Parts: sequence; structure tokens; C-alpha cells
Amino acid sequence: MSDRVELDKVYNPKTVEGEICALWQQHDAFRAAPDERPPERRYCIVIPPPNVTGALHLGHAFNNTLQDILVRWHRMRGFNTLWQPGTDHAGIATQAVVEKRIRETEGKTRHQIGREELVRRIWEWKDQYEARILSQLKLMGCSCDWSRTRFTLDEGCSRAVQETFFRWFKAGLIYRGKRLVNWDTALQTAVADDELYYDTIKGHFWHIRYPVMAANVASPLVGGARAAAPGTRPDATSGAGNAIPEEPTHVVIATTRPETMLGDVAVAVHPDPEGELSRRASALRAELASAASAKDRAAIDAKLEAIAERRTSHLPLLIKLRDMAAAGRTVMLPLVNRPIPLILDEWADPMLGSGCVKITPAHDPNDFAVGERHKLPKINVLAPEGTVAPIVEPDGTRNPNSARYEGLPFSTEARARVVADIEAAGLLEKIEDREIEIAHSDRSKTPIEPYLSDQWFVRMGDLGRGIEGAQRAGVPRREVTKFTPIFDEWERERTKGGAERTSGITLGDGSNVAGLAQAAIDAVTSGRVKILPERYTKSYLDWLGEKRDWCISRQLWWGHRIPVWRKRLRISNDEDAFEIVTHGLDHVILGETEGASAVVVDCTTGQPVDPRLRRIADYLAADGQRVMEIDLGGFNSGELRGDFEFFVCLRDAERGKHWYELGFMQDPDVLDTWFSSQLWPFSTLGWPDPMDSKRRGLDYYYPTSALVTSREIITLWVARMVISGLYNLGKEPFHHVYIHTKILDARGETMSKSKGNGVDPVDIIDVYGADALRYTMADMATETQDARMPVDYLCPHCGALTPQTSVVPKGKQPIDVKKATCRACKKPFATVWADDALKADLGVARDTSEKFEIGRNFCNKLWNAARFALTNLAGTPYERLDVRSLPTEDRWILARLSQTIAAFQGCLAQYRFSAALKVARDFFWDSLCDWYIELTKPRIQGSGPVGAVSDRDLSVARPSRSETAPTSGEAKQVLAFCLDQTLRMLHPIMPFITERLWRELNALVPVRGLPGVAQPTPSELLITAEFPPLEGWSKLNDPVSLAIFEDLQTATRGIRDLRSKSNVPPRERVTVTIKSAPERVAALRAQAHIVQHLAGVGTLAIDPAVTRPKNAASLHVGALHIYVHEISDDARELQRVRTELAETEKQIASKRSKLSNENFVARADPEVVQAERDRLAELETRLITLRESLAELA
RNA sequence: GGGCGACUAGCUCAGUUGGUUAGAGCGCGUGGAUCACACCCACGAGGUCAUAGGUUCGAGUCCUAUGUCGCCCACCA
Repeated sequence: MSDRVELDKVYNPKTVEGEICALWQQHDAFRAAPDERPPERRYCIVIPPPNVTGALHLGHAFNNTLQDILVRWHRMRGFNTLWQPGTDHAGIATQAVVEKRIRETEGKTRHQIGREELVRRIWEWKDQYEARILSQLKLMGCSCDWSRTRFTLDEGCSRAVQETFFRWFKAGLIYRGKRLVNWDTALQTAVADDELYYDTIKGHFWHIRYPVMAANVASPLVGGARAAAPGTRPDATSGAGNAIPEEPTHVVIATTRPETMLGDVAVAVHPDPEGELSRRASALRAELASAASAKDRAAIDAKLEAIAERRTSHLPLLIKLRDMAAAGRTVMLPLVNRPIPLILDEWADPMLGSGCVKITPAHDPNDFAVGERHKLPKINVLAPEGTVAPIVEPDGTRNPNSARYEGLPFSTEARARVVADIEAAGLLEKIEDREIEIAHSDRSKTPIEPYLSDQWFVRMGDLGRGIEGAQRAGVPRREVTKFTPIFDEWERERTKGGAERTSGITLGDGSNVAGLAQAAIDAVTSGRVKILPERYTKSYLDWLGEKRDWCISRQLWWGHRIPVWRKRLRISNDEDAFEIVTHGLDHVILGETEGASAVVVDCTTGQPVDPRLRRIADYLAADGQRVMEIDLGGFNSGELRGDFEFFVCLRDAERGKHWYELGFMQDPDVLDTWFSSQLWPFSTLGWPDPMDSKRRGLDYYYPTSALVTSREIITLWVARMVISGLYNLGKEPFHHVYIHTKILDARGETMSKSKGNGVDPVDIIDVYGADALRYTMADMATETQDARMPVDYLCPHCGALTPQTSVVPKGKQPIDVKKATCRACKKPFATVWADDALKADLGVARDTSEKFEIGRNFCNKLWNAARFALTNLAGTPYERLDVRSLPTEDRWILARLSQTIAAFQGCLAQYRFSAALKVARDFFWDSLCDWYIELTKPRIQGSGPVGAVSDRDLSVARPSRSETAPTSGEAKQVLAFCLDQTLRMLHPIMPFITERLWRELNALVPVRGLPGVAQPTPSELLITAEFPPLEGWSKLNDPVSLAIFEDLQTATRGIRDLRSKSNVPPRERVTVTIKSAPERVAALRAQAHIVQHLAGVGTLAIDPAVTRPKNAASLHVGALHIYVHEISDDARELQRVRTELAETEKQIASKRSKLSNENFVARADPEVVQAERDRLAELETRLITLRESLAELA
């Protein structure tokens, strides 16, 4: 490297960033490998893997800047530091993006393209965007160990997924169940909840009469347990003896979706309507008593009145119906003529509608739950294409009456015909108008239908307790029953009785816990995982507390295929058929690994058969190969017959082909994206492969140190990582979860690509530089406040800015803005979201924001301060110096430095990035540049101490050289040290510029430090240099110098203020007299040359007792009274003094009254009281001076 | 419907157990081409801390209510 200092006048990030990037690469500076450092000296962060859906925006830039700050900081502090990078395959989102593109460009659906081809295309997309994302991260300076880059769908992650699925399957934590999915009838696919939007449309509430059947007619639909689920038994005493109305001929139900009645299987009534009303009333009265606002009271009163009204209008009938339901009575479902039972269930709300509710398990999540509780069949009436399906009654026969509806579009024509037929039958009681929120598919813009389908679930609740467990945890029934497992019966069998009984699950460390959710709850409540800011623990715990089972199957093609193979087999009394089953399976060769687990389901009941059948044995055959068979236990063909479905889960999906040969088909679905993301903290470290784990240091880096993410995925991702980490490895995956704020656009909306308000960080880097980007990001990282980021388009034609808000329309539905018009030159331009053709045609406007000027300006300031230092630091000596005898300004800046570093690290340790940055900025810009460098320029630039050459007219004697001897060498040594430490401190935030300047500093002043006080070890690269230590610099702390310097600053500012107000030309020297408290006079006099130099003072007198000079401008700041001679006139001053006198008297009065308040003196902290007294004394001194001035002037 | 957060200078935001005269950056005003930096320097003006009550010797800070905005979760026969 050259030893001459050649730095541009303005910092140019473009040249520096590329050069520094190459340098880090060349030194392999981001590489992490296990070594002998103990656990407390290791630091690991796994990146929240960005979706390969598209390029990164500023939200990602924010998230990753914060991580890199932590990573670089710890690396410099001597931690063995790993930042693990990678990307996420983001199942639904990515497939949707690619599908959409194919639809737009080729007009084809995925079904036309085919599974294999679609997946191939998505891999292409992934390759393209993964490359883009990684390059964006690198341009930002993220110091990830790129050699470890992973992808959630790569081979290692797939192994981790299979292993986890297998373990959970084997432990009974994964089951198959029915669930209502959001069905997009246009695209014929299930869509996720977050792909829905709601539209309010005008609809109707149809009240329909279902005829009551005679008492001797039973419904064929009634299942085993007539009397319903626990807790819903009718209260025998309630309502008895009341005047009961005559038995009704009809039950009235109300619905917004009359076409679903084709699938009704029951009508529910509350098991204790009177009790329920009473309970609600007393709850309301309690609320009323516990003091609410007038508005609330009115609302509660209204509710109470409604209940009272309901008691007379509906209650008698509901009680009657309750009794009829208890007696097993039946109603006739019109149109299809299906006798359906009246049942008792708390889902029926006596306050709503008629108080009775129709139950359609196949078309409503709540009804589904009711159906589960009462063992009702589910009659599907919806065909995948959105028409009425052929209706099959539970006994397997086609319903003869439904033919006239079959094939009709479900919610339009079928509805119309149902309503017309009901009306024709005279069963339509009334129609009400009603506004209804209807879910629409974001992708096809058509209304979605709930559609019953088979799904895989992970059991989150306490094992063997299921729904009841959740209820005991305080969650109301109607909130937890959405995903009722169909295997519940089997589960109860399995956990019933004696030695077979299992309780809870076993985690990776061998400990036992009630269930998966409970394990994750314990990790946080015990403090092993800390969520910061702490308030987010609430949403984490609340969500886990519900212990809702996790639906993990997705009807997609892009993702991890579910590692389950299935086959339907019929077993009859025929010995041969039975033999086929055993034979086929007996001869499956599994190879060396043990690794299959199976569930066998009885197709008629939908329930798994006796757990004995589930046992699988494998043994070594004579030829040494491992062979597996299903142990048929004590069964014989007489016991086992009918249709059965075998589900075999394989640990190693490669083995699937053996099962395929036996006619087993792999489940077509893929796993929820979060199933692979949840394994990220250890799958990236090599789990479950032992060799890979060793190579990547699983034992060394796991558990990781911190997770940095934003709040919307606390439940989806964070909680599940804790669960799988604990289950698979027995340790929580991280110690800290830092939840940062969000970057919003100028309107306060979340940035997202789909909204069109996202900003590519590379655009910002192009214009302002990566360090400027990072600086601004860190500056915005406050604890609670989401930060607004006004974004402008930079016109490619004229360079003017057009605010994004003027272009991107506000609305619920996302709109991609691909082109816009420049405000200034009126020419159109393309945005980053435009396609290539449009971009080429119109020119692309970059996104920018003036916010980043803050960062750019800081970079430039740092660059120039360093440039000044470097041009003057050649030949800086490295000699022993005694800090205590350095000039005040040197002692002051060193004290400030040590203060700053401690505060900076204190803030970072608490993830207070913005606060840390402010501390560093204030030190560098205010203390170091504006004061220290300005002050020491004469010393540094070789003209000797202040006052030695140029200040011929100073009347104050310079301090004696024996005391301070402010030599040039000392100043240079101090400046070199401060610059060195500042660069180290700022490096985590702005790595490129600091690394570049560090190289210059190294070349010019290879040895820096304060011998005997602070001696940093030399390093070629700043990225691996030692961070300024927290401890060991106590010698630099110097409260006395800090206090003296503060006085000097106050005096300097005061004089500048007075000069400015009186329009004194900058170069003109003024004569100043300062009155100060006697005990401070000596110290001030000794440093008077500083004030003289910085405030342009010729003669400076400092005295405890001075009289007001003629025509002086005066100012009282703190305990100082400053007079600048001959720059004002006495008349003007008189006016000013009078004003100030009045103000001072007011303040004194206020202080006196406070101090004469006995309560204050007695109760406030003594220090606070003393501070008030000091302040009063100061004011009183000021008052005396002011009065003297007044006397002199008057 | 439940939960969480925000409301402080024209704008974007700090303000850590309640305690001097509430801060910063940008913007604004005045002055400055001085040999590190005009992406700069010096100085200044700007605030009834959303509103109303309360607790306290003392409230931007704690409590209650109201309003506005945002986020998360649930739900709407």
C-alpha cells in the first residue's frame, strides 16, 4: 500500500465498496469454523431466510443490517462468530408467483403444464432470485459465511424435514384428519388464509322452517353417544315446571347460505338456554358494577334488555326444543327429505337468530366441530369445480331428491333454486337484508368456498388429552375445535389403561413434557428463551396456549413432498386376500436403516385399527439384509376384514420406490413452508447427518445466540423453531429473540412487493452507498416506533423526484405500479416492477429517499475528518505519555471517547441500535470534529500550541509549559488513537468506509495507542481487529476535565451567540470579560486560550467580581456571566437586562416555593433537593449581577 | 370482537426505575467560500408533550377514560 495519502475530497462509495469487498473475500474474513473458544465466547445468528419469491426490499435491508451490526460487533470482540445465510423456498408464495407469470405469458394453468414441468420452472425462478438475493446481501456488506449458504429445499434441509416428520409420525404426533380448506373453485386449489381478502356484499338472511317429525321417528344419522359431549348435558332442573308451549310443528333456522342445507345433518339447540341467558346476564351485571364509562353502561344496559326480551320471546320455545332434543326427536330436512336429529350443543347461541342452528359439518368450520362432538356424518355437497356435487347419504346411497340441484353453480343458481323450492313448499318464514363479509381468493378474485378435505396435522396439545387439554388450559370450546383429529378415538384407545399408558412426549434431552406447545411455552416462561422487547412474549404465549394443532399439508407442487406412502387393501374372509396383505409387506427390503412407521385405517369408520397392527418389526434376514414386516399380532382373518388403508411413513424417502413397487402411492401434497423453516437453526448446521453436523459445527454453534426478526412471524416461525429445536435436539434454538420495528412507506403502510411500495436496497446503494444505507437503517432502529420512509422515484429523464404516494393508489387490493409519470418533466418512466421491455422503452426510475442523505453526509464527514487527520499524522510518534499531564482538551477527548465506547456497547447489548448510533455520532461529529480537531489544529498542523504564534494580541498568559506542555506529538498521538478507536467503533455499522480508512491509518501510523493505558493489538483488517474494550480504560475517565471543558464550551458558545447577534464580522477580535464563581476562576483562566481561539477573542479577562463594561453585550449562561465589550449599546442592554431580570425573578420564586414545600424536602431524593438548591443559588447570583447591571445602566 | 403499539418542534423520531429551563436530525432563518468537509461551519427561531380526569410534594413519563392512526390474532349460523 502507498504511504502517501491520496483520498478524494468527497467520499465515493462505488470505488471503495468493490475494493473492500474483494479484500474481505480474499482474506476469507466471514468464514467461521469451530475452535477452542468456550461457549460463552461463541456467537451465532441464523439469517431469517428471505423468500425466493422476489428480490429483497428495504424491510430485508433493515433486518439484515441489524444482524450484521451484531455479528461484526461480536466478531471484533473476539467471539467465534457465525452468521449462517440462506433462502426459503416459500411454498405458496413462490408457486403463486410463477404460476401467475405462466398464466400471463403463456395463458396456461399449472394443470396444463404438469407437476414436473411446473416444479422445474420454479427451480429456474429460484436460481434466478436466490442469486439476486445473495448479491443484494453481499452488496450491503453482510458478513455471512457464504460458503455455508443453504436453501430450505436443498438436500440437507430435506433430510431434516424427513427425519423430523418421521420422528413425529412415529411418536403419534402427526395424524391425518379432516379440515375445511379455503377452496378456490376457479383455480381448483386450496388457498391459504393470508391469500384471502374480504368484500362486504349485500346479502340476505333466510329464515327457513324444518318440520318436526313425530316422536317415534328416529333419524338414521344419530351416532353412538346421543347425549353429546361432556359439559353439554341439559340441566334437569332448569326450566322445569314452567308454562311450556305446545310442541312446535317446525323448527326455524336462519342462514345466509341456504344452498348448504343440502348437507345439513342436524339442528342444534343450546343444552341449557335458560342457564346460558342467566349466566350472560349476571356477567353483564358484574361488568356494570365494576365501574364502566357512561357509554359502556348504556351498551350493557341495552344488552341486558335484549336478554330480558329474549327470555319472553324465545326462551320457552328453546326450552321445549331442548327437551325434545334430549328426547331424541327428529326434524325433516326439506328438499332432500333427510330426517336429521335435534341435538344439544353449546354452539347454538340462544341470543342469535331463532336460537337454533343448522349443522353442516362439511361446509362450516364451527359446524364441523359440532359434528365431531356428536359423531355426525359429513355430507359433502360441493364439487371441486364449484357446483353441487352428487349427494351421497351416509349409508352410501345417492339421495334421489338432490338430482335437480346437482351440477348447478353452488352459491348462485343452486341457491336460487333452493330458495325457490323452499318458498314453493311454504317453508320460507321470512327474508332479512343483511351485509355479509365474503372471503375472496386473492389470486382468482372469486369467492372461496369451505371445502372438506383430508389433511395432515401436528398435534400441539398435551398428548392423550386433545381438546379437553386445551379446554383445561382455559380456552373456550368453540375456539379450539376447528381441527378435530379423526384419530381421536384411536388416541384414546392408545393411551388408555395400565402399562400401555403414555403421558406427554419425550424431548431431545430425554426430558418429558405434556406436549409440543407446552415445551415451547416452558422455554420462554423459564427464561431460557428471552423475547425482546418483552411485550412480545404475550403474543407468543397466548398463541401457544391455545395449543391448536398445526395443519402441515398443502395442496401444492412446490415444497417437501409428504413422506407417506399409502395403499388401500380389501381384506375378506378369503384366506387368499389376507395372505396378499401379509405377503406383500413381508418381502419389503428396507436395507440397512431402520426407518418406517405405519398407520392402518379402517376405511369404513375412518379410524385407525387396533394399535397392535401399527407395530412394525424389522429383523435381519438370513442373507444379512434388513427385512420388515407388519406384525399382525393376535388377529385372524375373521377379525380383520373390510377396506383398510395403509399409511407408511419412511425416514428415507429414497426407499419410497420399494413401496411404490408394491402399489403404494406417495401422498401428493407437500408440507407447509414453515415445516422446513422451523428446522433452520439446526438443519443449516448439518442436522441430522452426523458427518455434516461435525463439519458444520452443530454442537459448537447450537444453540445459536440471537434471532433477529419482525413481529408477524413470532408465532408462525419463532414458536415452531423452539418446538422442533427442543424436540430434536433437546435445547432451545436461540437465547434471544430480538423483534425489531418495521419500515413503513410515507403513508405508514408496510412495504411489500405486492403493494408496489417496496424499494430495492441496491438502488439506494447506487445513489448513496451501502454504508449510508446501513447508517440510516441503524438510525431508524428505535425500540417501539415503526419508522416511516417517504420514497420518491428518481426520474431517469430529468432527475426530479416524484413521491411514490402520488403514484401508488391506496387501497385494500394490492396493485403493481409498473409505470408512472414524472412530476417535473411529465415524461413517463418505468418502475422496478415493470418487465424488461417496458424498462427498456421508458427508462427505469430508481427508488430513493432523502432519508439516506443522513447516512451519506455522515460518511462524507467521517471521510473528510480522516482525510484531515491522515494528511497531518505522518510521522506521528509513539511515545510514552502521561495521560494525567496532557492538556485539558486531550484529557477531555479521551474521557469522552471512553465514555462513548462504554455507552455504545451498553446500547448494543440491549439491541438499542439507534441509541448506540447517536452516542457514536455525537462523539465523532460534535466532540471530535467540532471541538477537538478545531481546537488542536494549531498543534497538529505544526504551528505549536494555541496562542504560540498567531495570537500575538492575547492578553492572557498561556499556561506554563511545565504544567501541560501541549506538544504537537502528543496531539497527533491522541488524534491517531481517537481516529483508530472511532473507526473500530463504527465498523459494525459502516464497514466499508471504516475498513478503507483503517488501511490508510495502518500505513501511515502503524503503531497507535496510549502506552500504559490503552494498547490495542495491531491488525491488518479492521473487520477482525479488536473492538475497543469496555474494561480497562478507567485511567481515561476524568470528570474534572469533563466539567472544565463544559464550562469552556459554554463560554465559547455564549460569546459566539453575542457576536452573531450583534453582527460582529467573523475575523474581528473582540474583548471579553467573564464573571465566574470564585472557585472556578483558576481552572478557567488556565484554559482561557481555548475560548480565545474558538470564539475569536482578543483580550479575555476572567474574574469573580467584575463591573459591567460600557456598551457591552451580556449573556448569562449557567454560572457564567459573559460581557463582550463595545458591540452593543447600553440602551439596548438595559431593555434586555430588564427582561432577563423579570424572568430570573420568576424562576427564583418558583424554586423558593418548591424548596419551602416541606413535602418536597422531606420526600424527594436528597440529591434532587440539593440540585434544586444549587440551581436556586445560581439564580440568586445571577439576580445580583443583573441588579448590578441595572444599576450601572440606569 | 381480543391483544399490542403510537400520538412530543413544519417533517422523521429520541426522551431507561416520575425530579433542573423537554432533545436530535432534517427543514426553516441569519452569517460564513477559513488551507478536512458547503454532503460543511457558526448562531438562532420553532413544542399547552392528542384530549379529559386522577395518583403524587412533583407527570411527557404512572393510572382511568375518550379520540385518531397502525399492527397482530380471532370471528361473523
